[in-house]
Amino acid sequence: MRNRTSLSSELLPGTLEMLILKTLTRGPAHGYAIARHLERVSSNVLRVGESSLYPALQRLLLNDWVQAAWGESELKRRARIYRITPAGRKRLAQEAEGFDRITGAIAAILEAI
Amino acid sequence: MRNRTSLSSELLPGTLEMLILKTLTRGPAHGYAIARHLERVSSNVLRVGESSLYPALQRLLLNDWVQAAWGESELKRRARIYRITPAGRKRLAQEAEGFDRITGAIAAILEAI
DNA sequence: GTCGATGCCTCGTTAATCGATGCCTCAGTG
DNA sequence: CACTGAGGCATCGATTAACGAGGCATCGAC
Repeated sequence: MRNRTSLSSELLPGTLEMLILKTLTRGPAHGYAIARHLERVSSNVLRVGESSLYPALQRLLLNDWVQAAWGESELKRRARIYRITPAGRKRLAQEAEGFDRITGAIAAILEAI
Repeated sequence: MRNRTSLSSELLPGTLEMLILKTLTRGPAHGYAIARHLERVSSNVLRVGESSLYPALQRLLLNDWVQAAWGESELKRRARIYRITPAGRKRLAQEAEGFDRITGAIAAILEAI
């Protein structure tokens, strides 16, 4: 039998991290840019506040799913540049699979007539 | 502009309530049956523990999205039968729409190449 | 008689989000 | 010059749902 998944311990707590990791597969970026990118590509459906973003980045750092280095932004400002690690890519794949599985199950229930 | 939605304040906190409401559109049911139904129709992908279920049902009661009455289960056991209210149906529609919108946005980001 | 299923519920912990706040720099504007 | 808004970083505290672990009762089967 597949893993049973408690509703939220998998659905939300990790969604933001997953989106950050996905963004970083496009190349290194700093926090502010990650947040604005996610908002832009979602047509402003998603909101990514700094108080959610930076704690999430720190969790990613702790797990070695991203690495950080101080550098400069496109506008020559001081910025912390994040880069996804190979472990981060594995994690992203796992989370994306889990997300699809759970939201698929929920969507199927919602669409049932 | 559409409502901007913070990632999790909408995605998870309410998902279980939404699934309960959806289950009750099939007809009145008691808590234990709701939980088992959700697990069964999701092929055990979802897990619905009692310690998540009953608090969720109480929140639904407080908002008058469901009504409850003591009765009997199919096995003639004492059981609390829940019934969805018109307000509950409205709420379900709203939550389902929000769920689709957010998961759609996330899925689009994940599928981007 | 004991075990598993059916049924209800609560307590305490955990963990992520999020609003508010703070600090710094720079460009533009009045 | 002073001010404001955008670009950048970060933390603190409150909130809030979920969840594991319990507790209690009945019933049928072994």
